[in-house]
Amino acid sequence: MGRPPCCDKTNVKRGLWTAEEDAKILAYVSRHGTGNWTAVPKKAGLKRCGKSCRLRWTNYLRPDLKHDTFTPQEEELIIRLHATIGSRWSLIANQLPGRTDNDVKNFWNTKLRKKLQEMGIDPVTHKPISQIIIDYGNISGLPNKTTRFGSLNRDLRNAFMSTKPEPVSSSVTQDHSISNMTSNNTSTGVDIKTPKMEPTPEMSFNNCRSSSWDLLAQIHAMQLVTGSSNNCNKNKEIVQPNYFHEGSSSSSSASSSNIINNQAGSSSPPPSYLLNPQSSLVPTTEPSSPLFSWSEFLHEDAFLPSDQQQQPQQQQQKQDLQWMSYSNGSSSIQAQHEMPKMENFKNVDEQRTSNGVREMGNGNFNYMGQQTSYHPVVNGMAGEAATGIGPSSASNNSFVKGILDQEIHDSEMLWEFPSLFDDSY
DNA sequence: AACTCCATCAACCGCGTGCAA
DNA sequence: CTTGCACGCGGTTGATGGAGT
Repeated sequence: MGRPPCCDKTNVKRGLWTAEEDAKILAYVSRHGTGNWTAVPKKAGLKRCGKSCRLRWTNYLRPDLKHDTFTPQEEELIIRLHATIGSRWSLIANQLPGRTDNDVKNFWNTKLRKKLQEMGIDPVTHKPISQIIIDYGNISGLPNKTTRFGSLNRDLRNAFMSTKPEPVSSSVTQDHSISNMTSNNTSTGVDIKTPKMEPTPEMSFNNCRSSSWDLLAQIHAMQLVTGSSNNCNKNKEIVQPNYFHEGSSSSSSASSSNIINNQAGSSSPPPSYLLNPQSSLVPTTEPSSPLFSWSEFLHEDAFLPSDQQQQPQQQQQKQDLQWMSYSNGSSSIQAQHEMPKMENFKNVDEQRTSNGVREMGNGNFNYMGQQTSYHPVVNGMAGEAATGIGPSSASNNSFVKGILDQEIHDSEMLWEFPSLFDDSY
């Protein structure tokens, strides 16, 4: 017995959204806000499934979304996070302001996965394919001493993360539990069931009282990846992670597992930071080279000579520098919240597309009580001519974003990481 | 110019979870 | 405690456009 359909499939429109439909959604949201999506189609005058409306808003129309290509920094972060928590796209997307889970997922599937494969790295385990082959050959043998958390495959990680640990009193203990448990599982070759980890609302980063161990484990893992920890409602500063850039003395080159070691042994107080969905990943200080060492994603390359492996002291130095470099992100927040300038919009009733001429933005918008017909001017050119063509074009969308930025920018939320170091946890 | 192949990404689908009744 | 609804998630599909032949 299957689940009943969420709406009457015969009477709903499917497929790509038109500008007119987008306008209706935007007009509705600007008036009523989000929520109760099942009622949106009727109230907004759309012949769409409510679910489809929500998706359109979430993945495309939301004003805080970025529609440009992924930066090398974002690319790095996605890879790191994927190596740590697997395909938890929404969690990964939460670390990438302006990106949706769909964006990240598509980017991974179309670009990053292939890129890793071409470099001989298994995109699931993030290990060298050559090593995986050897591991299969030694499946009944003793564990490789270098096998640690970052090198484990996703199933083992999932198995670990789904296992509620004994209460621990400190992050250090947790770190050890991570390393030990995962190593043991690997070494014994136990066939572990891997229950799917489903995120819950509790797992949202702005919930500081999450009781989900899955979330704790994953956030912890993500902290290790991003190289920081954080406290709730304490410092309102952004400490963006520094990324491992080749040849940069002020950047962190540690792999996930190396970071585990660093944190366990570090006496520095964990920095607090907030992650603002509108903030960019651009460091607040002089940016380091965007160069990205793929080889560093071979978390523990058993084939690397020991003198080429990261030394603990080097790692600690880099991490200290990293924290200094990203101590203040307040100016970044303000920049992101800059109000759109309405003079950048002008009336355009028609928009040329690759398929000819179609109407866009022709007065369907209700902005501040007025029917409006604006279209963005981008780089001195109107609409799609400057931004691309077709339904994924930023043209109509940027208009809408302009409107909505003004509507809701004051109520933008700051997202916070729950603290893993908070005693009251 | 016509056709095929392929990459991209928006949209869809089914399922899990939380919550209120 | 059960049920139904709403929402969010991750996997998958399919429309589209560009590149190649």
